[in-house]
Amino acid sequence: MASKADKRKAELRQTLIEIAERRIEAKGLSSLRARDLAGEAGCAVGAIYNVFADMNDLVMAVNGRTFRKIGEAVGRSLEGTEGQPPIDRLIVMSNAYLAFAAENVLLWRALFDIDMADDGTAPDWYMEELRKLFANIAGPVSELFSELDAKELELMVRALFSSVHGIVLLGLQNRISGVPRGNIERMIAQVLRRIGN
Amino acid sequence: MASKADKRKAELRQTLIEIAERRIEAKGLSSLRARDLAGEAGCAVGAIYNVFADMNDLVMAVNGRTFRKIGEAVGRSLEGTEGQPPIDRLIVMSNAYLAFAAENVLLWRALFDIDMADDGTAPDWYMEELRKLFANIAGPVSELFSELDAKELELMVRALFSSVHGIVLLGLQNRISGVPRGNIERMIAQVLRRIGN
DNA sequence: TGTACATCAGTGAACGCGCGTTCACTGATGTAC
DNA sequence: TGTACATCAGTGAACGCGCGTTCACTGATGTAC
Repeated sequence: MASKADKRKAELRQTLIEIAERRIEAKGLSSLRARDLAGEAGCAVGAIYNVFADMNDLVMAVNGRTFRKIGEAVGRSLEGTEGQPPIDRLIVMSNAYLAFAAENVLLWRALFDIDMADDGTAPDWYMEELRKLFANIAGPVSELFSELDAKELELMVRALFSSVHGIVLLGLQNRISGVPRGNIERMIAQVLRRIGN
Repeated sequence: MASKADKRKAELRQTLIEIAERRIEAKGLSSLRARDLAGEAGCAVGAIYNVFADMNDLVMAVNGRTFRKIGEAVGRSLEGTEGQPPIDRLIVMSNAYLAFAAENVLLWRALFDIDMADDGTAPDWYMEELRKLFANIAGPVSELFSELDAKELELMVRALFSSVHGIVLLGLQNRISGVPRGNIERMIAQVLRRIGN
């Protein structure tokens, strides 16, 4: 193994991901350019293709990272809430999700913009991260709705995630129903509290 | 007024909107091409620019139409439900929204794809149609939550719309949480029923 | 340790092409007198 | 009704340019002997 070369290669890969991440968050996915990226990384455009199959591949790497960060943020938000009622824990998680989305709007949007674009199945890491996220939610939800069977519980998990996602999505959108962040939190709480009785 | 010319112009405008609509629904917004459009309409590419400022303008016209259709479909779904409990009426409306989205996925997505694109304020018709849609929801919601004041009621209306939108959005997405349509309906009902007690 | 050779990261100019938009021109329709 | 003129919808070839991707080449790093 060419260890020195390999190391450089891995470093470049990492650098490119980080720069792309910063640029996406600053200007949005649609403004990401191979040339800009290479310029900032101090390498040639062609070098990108030594490390990634194409730009899409690079964006997927950024998205994977973002997804992981969301999972971590949501997981972290639950620390120290073990004793609390499940509904409160759901609200805490939702607010962590909102917080991440609000503080990284463009990065968060890139997550969905790319998936829209290529039609096919989601990559493995995507499904895996989603599974983890749902697993986090499943705990409190099953406590809350002990009367539901596994199948219905799964639907409920998805339904709740989708609802919160929808509130965050439209809440953070300036045009359709853009709303101050405090109001978004209140909407989430309103809905979840009612659902959890 | 050059009545004959004006009529032709108006006709072309209408034709183009209809063809664009069909093409968007068939292939998605991102596959819409000025040349294809002109080809199918039997006019020159340049003619498009006689009738619309640019392609974006044309797509906005299609979106306006779509938005109106959604409003109509939702409104129509309420016919004959006057006596029913408010929660049932909310579910009926939500299912009408789901039905439209499911039967016109790409058209429905175009609604949001374009808005993402241009950053600025939404056009007037957009806000107006949204207002109408919310007004439809506001009726049952205020019956259901008579204890809330106007401000909180408005938030609740938005929250409920956003939740249903989120469930439909992720439900219709093949990758993230694509789910058979019956399940989407069940998720909506599950959530709304719980909220409405 | 030294020499010859192989590999492959890295280069960046050039390719290619998709596609919205323009613009000089034509001809039909309408108006003035 | 007829003639001259103006308007403007309609034409489509050509422009322009943005931008991802390629590819022939270079040179550093590593391996074989």
